[in-house]
Amino acid sequence: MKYDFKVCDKKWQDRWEKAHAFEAKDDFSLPKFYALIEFPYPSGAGLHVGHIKAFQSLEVISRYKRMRGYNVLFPIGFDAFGLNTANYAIKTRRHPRDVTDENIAHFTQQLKRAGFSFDWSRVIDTTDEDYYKWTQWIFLKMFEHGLVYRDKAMVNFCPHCNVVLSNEDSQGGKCDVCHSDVIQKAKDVWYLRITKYADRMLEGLEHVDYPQNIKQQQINWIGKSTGAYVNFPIKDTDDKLRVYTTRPDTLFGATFMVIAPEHPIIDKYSARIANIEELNAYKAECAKKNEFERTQLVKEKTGVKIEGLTAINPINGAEIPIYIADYVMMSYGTGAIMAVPAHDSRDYEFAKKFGLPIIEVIKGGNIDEAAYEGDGEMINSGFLNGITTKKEAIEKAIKYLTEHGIGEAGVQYKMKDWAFNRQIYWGEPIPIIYCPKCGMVPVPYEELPLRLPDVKNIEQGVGGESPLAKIESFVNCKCPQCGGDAKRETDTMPQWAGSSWYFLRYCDPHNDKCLADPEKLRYWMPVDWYNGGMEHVTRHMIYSRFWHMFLYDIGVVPTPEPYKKRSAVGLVLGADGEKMSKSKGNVVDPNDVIEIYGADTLRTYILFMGDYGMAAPWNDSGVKGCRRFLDRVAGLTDIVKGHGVTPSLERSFHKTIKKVSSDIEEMKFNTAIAALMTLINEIYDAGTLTHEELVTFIRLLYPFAPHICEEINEYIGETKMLAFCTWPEYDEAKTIDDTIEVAIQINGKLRGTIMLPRGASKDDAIATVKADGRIAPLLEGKTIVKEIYVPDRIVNIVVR
RNA sequence: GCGGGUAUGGCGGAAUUGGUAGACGCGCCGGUCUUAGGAACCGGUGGUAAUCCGUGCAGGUUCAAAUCCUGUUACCCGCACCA
Repeated sequence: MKYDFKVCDKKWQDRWEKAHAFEAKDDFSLPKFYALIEFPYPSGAGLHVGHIKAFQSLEVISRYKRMRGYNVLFPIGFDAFGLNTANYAIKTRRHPRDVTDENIAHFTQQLKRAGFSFDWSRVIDTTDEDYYKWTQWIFLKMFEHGLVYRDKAMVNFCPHCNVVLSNEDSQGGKCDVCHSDVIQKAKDVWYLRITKYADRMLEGLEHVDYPQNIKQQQINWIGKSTGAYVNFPIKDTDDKLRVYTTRPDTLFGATFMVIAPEHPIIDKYSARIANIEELNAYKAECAKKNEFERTQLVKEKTGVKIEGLTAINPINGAEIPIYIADYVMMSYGTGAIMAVPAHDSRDYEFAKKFGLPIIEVIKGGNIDEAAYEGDGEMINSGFLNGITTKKEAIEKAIKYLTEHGIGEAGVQYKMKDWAFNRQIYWGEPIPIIYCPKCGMVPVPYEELPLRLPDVKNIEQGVGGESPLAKIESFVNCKCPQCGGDAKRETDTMPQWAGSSWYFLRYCDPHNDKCLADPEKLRYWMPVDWYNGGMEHVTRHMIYSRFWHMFLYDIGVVPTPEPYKKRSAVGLVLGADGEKMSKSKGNVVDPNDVIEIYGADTLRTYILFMGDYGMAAPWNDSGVKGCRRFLDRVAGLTDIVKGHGVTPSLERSFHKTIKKVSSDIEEMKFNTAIAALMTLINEIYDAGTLTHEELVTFIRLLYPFAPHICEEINEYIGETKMLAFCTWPEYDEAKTIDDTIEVAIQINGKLRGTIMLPRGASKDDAIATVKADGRIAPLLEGKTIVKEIYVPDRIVNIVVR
């Protein structure tokens, strides 16, 4: 058979669609499998080969699971709100709706062309008002349950995009969208109380099947630490300086305190601080730097002593000085620390520079040279003296603090509450109304969706004002409670909102009564297998787990965790081994590959490149190799003859079915394809195969290269589409050979191989080896010290 | 600095989890067919003339190590003055 992909690809894509081959059935009696890929952001650049790789894993598994009798939900959608589209729309003077529709159409065309078996009847678009109605609904539910609050805060602000960013969106001090430097700005911020769920998110990790490195990243991101809060009285005032420390056991070694430059205590006591001007100058200097610069730059410690305020170490009454320094952040802990220079390297560095006393309280290091952060016997520490373990010392110290009202045990998280508002047009409007009489009033549920006003001009406001603020017809409204004049919130939700629950909507995408029917959620949830990129492990995954836990708490979803299993895709690098990027000119467009080689070649190659979870560089010759393989598959139709079993191939077929099945389930696609290549080489060596064997072969290859397999299936006279066929079975007994090649070693060095019957006894095996013409001479005149026999593997004779 | 990962032919990568290193593919070499081939097909291909040497490097455990242990180097990813 000649393989003409140009005809074949389209033909089968149309037939599958006509037959509704990949639509998930809401038949709750069937075993279900919910395969989820991260829905793409429909950018103007179109799909790239990295997307294909990310989707292709569960694509293969979905096709495989369907053949194994599962009711598979493998949906697709578009995460379309966001700054990128908004900025592009502003630049091109178009409406983001039009831009989005156009991009989605382009993505859809590309995805269909690659032959993905998505359930297209369930497509969702986060910018669709029937979808974001429910995003707003969830927000209001959170508001109702006290998980939403508003606060003035210093926020990460991108002066280029004119928008507030979350910590997650401004990593490394750069705007996630335009990569400009992020600055700090005081603003009203809507927060989601994600920290309330920190412990449960940590605990939940114990019950899900994520790779260890993903769990670790989430654990680090949440960043839970345990320790104590300690209150240090400020001399001659009623005030106390509250600190957080993980090492309350070292309290006797605290010789000074450091507070963040923004700490409110400075303004409060400015009148009695002698060097207030110097302090203000230092503060101003710090304010110029963003948090990134303050934390990133490797530099000497700086700081200024506060003249006029003295703290008292509550454990021993010692008077100690207070400094301001930028190595203490207002955003972590209490914005103040007790400095124990003997046992903390940062405090040590600071103490050395400012000539402050260093008191050793744990034996084991040399405090003349460096801070000692290890374990050891407590000294110079009153009631703690003599204790040798950190654990015991900390427990005793906390007990003392609590009993004497000096402090108490406490925990801290690196994770912050989620700054949830943005000042862009292209996002879900936050459904809150400000009434001069009633205060903040939620938009009534029955008025959802709160639609984006349809306007021509969506230019960003200046200084961080939302574009919606200029639209009076939107802003001005009536208070739902008192009916008086009121104004709407004009900020919108961040990009991550819509993706925090989209997997729920797939279960019931057209429901207009609730976000999804509870019975359908009970059947489909949780997601059985979620695949995506490492870059979403700490943002999207944390956010969506948080929302899902909340929805579980209010009885909307049936399980606390949304994803049962998670896997990660490795990057597709450019041919030069570098990350693909427009500027490097090493980007591969899937359409170009499909144009030349067809969808099946692209699909097969992208999984054959290497270990699925690892980055691998693109190689055009490698693509050709896969095309060659598919041509050889098509060629099988020319040598197919008769029915039944070809004796010389029988075992190879059973072995290959076993190998391909297990490899697919373990995402070892490269070796699954290699096994099929090995089998086809054997078939061509045999020169023939039967009709049934060819059917088996194309069913095994079908999940990877479905178009050509369907075509062959039809060509050889089969009437049922492979999409509806079952997966081949194998006979375990026939995956094992009767005679096995066993290695012969003398003193651990390979000296030959020998064919032995499977499971041969040790005596037989050794005897056969000793009688072997190549081995016997090597044993001549030697003393045999030891004979090792691993059945079906190896014979090793140790001689002297 | 902390956490995670990786290192195997000219290249991408295999290796039943301690048991014949280099499966499969690319590339390369040789051949067949061809006016021609950067097409297709067939054969070969870790190094070395060879006893031998070979999985980043140096040790160790073992009859046996890519795989386990100790130390070390390089690169990649994430977090980062987190108190």
